[in-house]
Amino acid sequence: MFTFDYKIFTLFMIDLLRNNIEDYVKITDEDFFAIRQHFDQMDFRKGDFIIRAQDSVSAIYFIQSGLVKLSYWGQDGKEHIASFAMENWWETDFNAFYLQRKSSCTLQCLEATTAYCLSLKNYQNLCARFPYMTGYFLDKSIRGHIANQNRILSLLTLSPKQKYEQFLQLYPSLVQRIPKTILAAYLGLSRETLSRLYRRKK
Amino acid sequence: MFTFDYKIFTLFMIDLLRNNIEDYVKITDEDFFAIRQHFDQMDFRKGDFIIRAQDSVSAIYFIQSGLVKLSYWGQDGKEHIASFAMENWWETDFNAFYLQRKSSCTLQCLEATTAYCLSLKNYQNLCARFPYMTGYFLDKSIRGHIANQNRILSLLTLSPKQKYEQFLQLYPSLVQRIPKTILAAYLGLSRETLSRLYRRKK
DNA sequence: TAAATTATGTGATTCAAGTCACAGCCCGGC
DNA sequence: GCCGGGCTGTGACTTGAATCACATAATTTA
Repeated sequence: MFTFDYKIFTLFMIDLLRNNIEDYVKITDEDFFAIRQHFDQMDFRKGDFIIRAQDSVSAIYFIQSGLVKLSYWGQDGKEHIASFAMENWWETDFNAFYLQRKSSCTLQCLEATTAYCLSLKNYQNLCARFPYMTGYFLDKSIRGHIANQNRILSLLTLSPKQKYEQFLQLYPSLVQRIPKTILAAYLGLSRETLSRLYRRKK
Repeated sequence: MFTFDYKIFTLFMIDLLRNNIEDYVKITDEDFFAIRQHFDQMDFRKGDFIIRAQDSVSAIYFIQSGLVKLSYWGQDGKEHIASFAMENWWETDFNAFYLQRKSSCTLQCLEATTAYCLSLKNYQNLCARFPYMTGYFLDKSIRGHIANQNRILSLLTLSPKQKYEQFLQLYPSLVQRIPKTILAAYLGLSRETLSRLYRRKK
């Protein structure tokens, strides 16, 4: 009887989150049901803010659908992009979330977005109740660390053209979804330089 | 009798590693003794390579004393610094270690260095036998992630002068220990520009 | 100790990317 | 449909950092 409930449940939730966890470790229906209850679903429209500067950040977000940008405004008053997150990615301002500080960033939707929201308390409960979830988050964290490392090396070593081409190669599907102005702010280029890149050689 | 052994042991090992773990979770002498046996101590002279490009990387290193640099050579043939690690820091080429690939980086000692070496197998054993160690590594990983995020934002938003000043502020003790040429390669500046920074205003 | 090597400071020059300015375009709302 | 705002392309100009070139200082090593 409960089994039936799970079936209904999983039918409705063709759930990226479960897939994402199961890429790391296989789990039972019962476990996933319990895990899922630690999350709140939230829906945002294009342009909505998930986190505003100066907010305290009490959750991590698993993006079920849509696309968000994590951005930071320098003293120069310009927007810079720390990262993007699309379906199947985790995102938050970890600095604010994990160290319990006010956010210095903004998390905003580039598209209508559905996110599963995991509060700090629920995150801790989850890891306590399902120890393998700690391992899961560690895996995600290390992969994020590796991605950041690569990004740093790209910023240090690549020419504007190479940066753009590497982004194209790494995230081909994102290039169409992100305004060039924003992409430029991610790559560390001016909008104009990025635009001119299409014609130039080097 | 065994208790006595632990005492001797901990007497010899005024051990940064234990302190580092205990910043996250308190552990017993017995546990630390067992944990410690997963590590091999290695000593390096200044200039020695811990990892060379093209190596496969089978361990993470906890720096007990000394200073190392993780660097990458761009196609331009120039050295770029991914990160430094000094006493009390963990370091490796995580890309190569965690994803089991050939290293594209080099890990080299800027000073004579003593490191505790944790092989992938021992790392897995350690987490399996002491589940709280997974939490410990997760904590380290998230903090590393946050540091990388900040570094990315610095590279994107700061002027050369500001980059240097921020480094001074974050790691005052490191500035004296690192050759300016290497520091420039970390900050993403030319050696000359860094040198000139001391006089210029902006 | 002296020689060799590596680190550092500084001037002159170059050039790639930023900035400013403007025009056309696309998209969404009324 | 029309209007307004954000997005994008492109030219002209400016500039700050890289590059090149050299001299001096500091370290290593033989």
